[in-house]
Amino acid sequence: MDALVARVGSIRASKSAAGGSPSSAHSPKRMLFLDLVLSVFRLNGLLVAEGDAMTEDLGLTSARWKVIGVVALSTAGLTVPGIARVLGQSRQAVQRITDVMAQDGLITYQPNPKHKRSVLVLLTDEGKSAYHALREVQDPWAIRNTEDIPVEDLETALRLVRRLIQRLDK
Amino acid sequence: MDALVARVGSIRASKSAAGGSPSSAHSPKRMLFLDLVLSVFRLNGLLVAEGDAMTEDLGLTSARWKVIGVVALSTAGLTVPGIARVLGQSRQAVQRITDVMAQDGLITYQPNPKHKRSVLVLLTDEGKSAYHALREVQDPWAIRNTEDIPVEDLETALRLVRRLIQRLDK
DNA sequence: GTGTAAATGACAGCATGCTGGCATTGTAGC
DNA sequence: GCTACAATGCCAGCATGCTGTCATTTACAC
Repeated sequence: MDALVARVGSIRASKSAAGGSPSSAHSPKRMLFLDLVLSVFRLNGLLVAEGDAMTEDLGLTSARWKVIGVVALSTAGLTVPGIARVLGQSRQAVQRITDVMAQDGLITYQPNPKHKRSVLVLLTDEGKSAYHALREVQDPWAIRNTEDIPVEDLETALRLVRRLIQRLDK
Repeated sequence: MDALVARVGSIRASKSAAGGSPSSAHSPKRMLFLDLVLSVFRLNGLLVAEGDAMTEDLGLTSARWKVIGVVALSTAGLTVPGIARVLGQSRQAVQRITDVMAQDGLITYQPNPKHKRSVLVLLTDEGKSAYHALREVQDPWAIRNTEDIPVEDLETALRLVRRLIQRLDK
């Protein structure tokens, strides 16, 4: 973790630090994991910022980006709590996003044959074209960010992240 | 990404979906990356929740967890903007956390010889014992979550995450 | 059928993090 | 020394996400 602090440049106050803490008995796996945790926090923030920047011309935000992506992939429609379960967020958080997106004409609520109260969320034509426009920005972005990264590394990282998700999500 | 939707269990509405979308011309790396991005969002949320649960008995929160960890590792003290740079957050966000933590007696502001206005953040004795108590919860947690994960996988994932951070943080 | 538990909608309140704006202090070039 | 730019403190407003609560609907065991 000292590495994490030291890695960030231009921190005058920490010049004389970083040498002292006797970090003995630090199992490498433990340190790797804690470093990974902080890095995930960092990456998450950057990805949200990146998503906001990438979608602002489309009338979207990173929150809508997630929702529209999930809805676009479900041909039969999803309920709000269903979207929340996919995204691992509270249904209230998703509900607020979808309400605004419905006002903006990106999605519509349709009767759910399986459930009288819990309506289905579907993309409107405007929502679909927003999703297609999104894809045209998102896909090059994804390709650009992985061009010099081996597939194996991506697979290993994804497997690890999923493993942690599975473990923490119980 | 269909996999992401399908992977989440107990979603009745998506039963009849997930089969249709003709995801041709999807380069595997692109799909892997987008899946990784969504998984990082998911993992981030779980880690924050985990951090909150882990630290609530110590009078901490996940936000304070990050701050106290950074401050504890810098023997010379850090300025608020310095902490923000390490964490990759805005100085305002960190300032609000540190102000409350100072009120709670976990940290103190000390004069900065290098800068008249920008004070240094240091742990109080109470803050140090909170950090030690934190370590006693955090370390077993880290070990528990990595016991069946190869070191090489952790290293690969960390390297990849850092690589993405470096690329997005410019 | 009935009753209980789970799921959902709706509302309120709170925590975290961001941006923008403005005044003040430091830094560096001249 | 002066000036211009950067860094910092402080304030306000906003977006996102969480929990808690309550009423209603749905699902399921009996």
